[in-house]
Amino acid sequence: MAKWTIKDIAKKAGVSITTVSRVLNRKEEGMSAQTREKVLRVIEELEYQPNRLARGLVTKQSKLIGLIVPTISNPFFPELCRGAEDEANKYGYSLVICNSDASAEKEERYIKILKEQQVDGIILSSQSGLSSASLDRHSKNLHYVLLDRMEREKVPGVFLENEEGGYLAGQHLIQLGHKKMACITGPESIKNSRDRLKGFKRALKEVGLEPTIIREGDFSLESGYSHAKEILENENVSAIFTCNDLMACGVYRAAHEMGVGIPQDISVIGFDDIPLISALIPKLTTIRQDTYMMGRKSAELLIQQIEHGKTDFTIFSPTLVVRESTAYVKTGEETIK
Amino acid sequence: MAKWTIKDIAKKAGVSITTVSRVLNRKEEGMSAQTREKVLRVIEELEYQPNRLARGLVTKQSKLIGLIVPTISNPFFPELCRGAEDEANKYGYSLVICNSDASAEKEERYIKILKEQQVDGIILSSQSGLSSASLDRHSKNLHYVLLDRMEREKVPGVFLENEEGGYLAGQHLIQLGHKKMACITGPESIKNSRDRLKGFKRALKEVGLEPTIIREGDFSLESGYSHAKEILENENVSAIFTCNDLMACGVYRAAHEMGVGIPQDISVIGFDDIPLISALIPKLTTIRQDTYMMGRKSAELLIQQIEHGKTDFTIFSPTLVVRESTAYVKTGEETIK
DNA sequence: TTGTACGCGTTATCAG
DNA sequence: CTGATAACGCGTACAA
Repeated sequence: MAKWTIKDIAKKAGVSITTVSRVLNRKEEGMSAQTREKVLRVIEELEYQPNRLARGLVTKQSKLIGLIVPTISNPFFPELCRGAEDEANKYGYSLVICNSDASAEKEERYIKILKEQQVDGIILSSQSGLSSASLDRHSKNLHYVLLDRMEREKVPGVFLENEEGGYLAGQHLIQLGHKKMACITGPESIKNSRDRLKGFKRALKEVGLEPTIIREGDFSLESGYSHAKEILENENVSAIFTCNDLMACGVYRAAHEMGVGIPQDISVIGFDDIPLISALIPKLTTIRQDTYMMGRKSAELLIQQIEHGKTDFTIFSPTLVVRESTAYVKTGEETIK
Repeated sequence: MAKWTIKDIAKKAGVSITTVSRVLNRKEEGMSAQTREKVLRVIEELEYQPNRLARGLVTKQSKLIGLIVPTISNPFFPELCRGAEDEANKYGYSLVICNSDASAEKEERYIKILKEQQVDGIILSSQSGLSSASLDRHSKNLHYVLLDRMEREKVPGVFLENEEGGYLAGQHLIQLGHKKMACITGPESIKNSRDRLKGFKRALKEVGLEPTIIREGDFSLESGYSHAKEILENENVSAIFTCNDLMACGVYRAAHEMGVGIPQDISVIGFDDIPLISALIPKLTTIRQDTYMMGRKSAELLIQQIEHGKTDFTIFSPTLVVRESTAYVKTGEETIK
């Protein structure tokens, strides 16, 4: 029951600690099967577990990976975590998850703590370019990958073709005949949301439409709600593209309160395809990213980097998932009036 | 930029490592301010960070806390994580978050890994009584608290008065005049859901009503959906109590598909008050638990236990939050017929 | 095939 | 007030 050390095992098995260590680490190498068995039995019996701190001290590997996310409350990120965790576990790593509350300062603090904790690498889903830059400063002795948030080009990490996603959204609405559309973006400071908007605009421009109403949100449900309310009151649009699903939820709420029907009166299209939107009525049409797989991939890339020094990046493509919240634009009274 | 050790600092500052260590650990104790300054300057200059593995090896403290949750995908748990993390950070601990997928086997595996990782303690939100029992076996050398899931009495941890919650739900529906109600529970194996049902039944019994339709769900949106569908098709009830919000979402979907209006045709009441239900239309009436605070409290209790050996437990009380999904039962045609 | 002895970076004990 | 030095638990050359 107490905590046994390798010494205890050695003594009890009547061998040296070296031998025990060998049994522990090297799979099948030179040693009599007999000795091996003996040691194994003692280990089993005492429920011995090696101390990773001590092991890490000599091997320089903590088998810990840090994962920093901006807002664990957005269901997008738990999926990312799940993926990263599953993959990390496969390779014997554990995940230290940190929630930065989208604060650059907190990010910096976490990076520092994680380094102290001797993590073998960090997966950073950064809100601010700031701390990814600071990661960079330390990159000589720290492996890291960026996840989902890329502020600069050519950095190791996992990203999404955000512009393509925006483009898909625009294209879809256009095909449904919409002419006057609004977009509720994420923070201007985040490249992801800039790109989504850019793609959206490009789709419109291709058919000679000017991008219309644009409002800057902050990826929160509340910001989607308030912007939608304002838009529905003051502007004459037949569709709204929100740069994430959470804001689309806000649009739903606003529309409901104002008696505006989705999709009869207004089409709504989101971005992310977070699990919970299956609860929305009508079902939300959205731009899907494979969040879980992106999480996995980020861990895979990081571990590749840790174990084989390969720095690489992967770009995922979003897909359009058509459900019930978008429809052909109304002809007749509304538009003619 | 390289990784400096305490030795490097000592050499560069022209003192012994002992002195450096003193500066690092003991706040203001005996040493000339001059020496102190000198060391501090070098530390600053080299951006030296102590190695927690080495430190942990001698102090027997990793400053790591393990947190095991069953399903990070249920928005209930990220909130719990946030709370636990914030509190842990306050005391200089980091959180290793593990997602057990509600599998007892995975829980066991994680406990083992966490112990190897030398965590100072574990917060377990267990799905199965199994692994909490196994934690118990190791409790001599492992601090732990249970969170949200209590299978036995008198264990350190943070819990909710689940029965009271169920009672509140029942009482609320009764006050609205409902007579025939259904309950979609969580897994029978989980005490939480048994208690919620028990409380619900008690409320009904108090006014001479028999508990009516009961279906065993599994806390997932899908199970809420399918049970609701079946209930709405075959049973004549005016209200449904689901033992968590996720399942209530499923009920919403089922109701919508079948053209059943909430709350005009059927009242729905959930449990948890997860953040995202503000996206539901109409707003969900539910039994609220202060998830974030429960997370915080669990970390606080664990740290108390680690640092002062106090084992304790805290019980939170749920509250009824009336919103829009419950209404007075229809009189007239329906009930008279 | 097995064991001895050293080092990993840090704290703690005990002299000076 | 400061500095050797012995742990902590483990992996690994090197020796036997």
